[in-house]
Amino acid sequence: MFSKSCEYAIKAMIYVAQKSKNGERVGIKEIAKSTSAPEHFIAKILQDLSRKKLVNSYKGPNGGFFLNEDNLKTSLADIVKATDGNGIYTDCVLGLKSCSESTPCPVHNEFRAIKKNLIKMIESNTIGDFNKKLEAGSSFLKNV
Amino acid sequence: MFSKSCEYAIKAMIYVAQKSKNGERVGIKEIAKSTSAPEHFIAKILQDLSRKKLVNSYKGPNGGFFLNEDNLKTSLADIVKATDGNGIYTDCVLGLKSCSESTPCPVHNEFRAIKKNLIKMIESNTIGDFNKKLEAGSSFLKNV
DNA sequence: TAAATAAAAGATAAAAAAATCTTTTTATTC
DNA sequence: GAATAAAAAGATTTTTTTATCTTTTATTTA
Repeated sequence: MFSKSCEYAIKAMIYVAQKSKNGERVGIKEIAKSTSAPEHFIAKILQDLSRKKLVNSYKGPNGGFFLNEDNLKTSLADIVKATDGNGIYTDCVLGLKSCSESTPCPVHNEFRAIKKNLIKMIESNTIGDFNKKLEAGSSFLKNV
Repeated sequence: MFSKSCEYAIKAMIYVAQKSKNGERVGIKEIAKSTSAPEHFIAKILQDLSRKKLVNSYKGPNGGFFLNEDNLKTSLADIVKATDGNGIYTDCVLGLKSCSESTPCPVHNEFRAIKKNLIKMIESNTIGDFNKKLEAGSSFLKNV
């Protein structure tokens, strides 16, 4: 459904959210370990998200990544767009250039509702929401 | 959403369906051109679908690919499984090994309905259905 | 049965995605 | 201000996906 980069980005954002209580920051090594992501790969992803202002970071000792109040309002859609681009909004499922509402590809109508619901869902769920669920113990980020 | 291979496979199946009237067959060159797919690449994909009995083919002059009555009942899900594997059924959206109904990942619950609807849709729509819509002129396979 | 046709199969190459390694910059603390 | 810590940046490698090229095998027709 999403690229590896996107999966890692979502997991990292959620993990950083968890560790961003009372001004704390979390280093890339810990993020990598806790999300089962290759260190340098997840570093690149976070640097990119940082440039795009979805996460914050400080360099140097006691530095690290953290989310501020605003970052917690980041939706899944924001992360998907930042990592995988806008394809989910713009691209035909079969990759046809001229597919549209007026000249739909054979599967267009069947996918309309699916895509609409998917987009609605990723737009309406934020990192803050997921963070709360983790804190409440109703979901888990563990990988094995 | 799907791999390029899968997109090509779906387009090719639909195109071959169109050309499978009264015992006719269609060659790989024509399929490639009509689906804007690289000839050898789509050839490989069709060979694979042929091995898996989703399409039929004859070699030699006047040979080519065609769909029989049974092939027309192939669902989108069959094609997705043949080309991209079972990931859509089995894999966690975040790629977490231990994600399940009892230990859901943070996004699991939000994606449950989306995935369920997607699976239901690809299982209930067949190549024959899409073929009929094309014939009725209510959808288009053209890629400009 | 020879020539032609067409798919099948195998090998190779190119491009993209994912992962890793190295160096640089910045900041902190002693 | 030297040593250290940590992210940023750049370069490289590996893997996977996508695409191409070449050879083989099967079939038909003349």
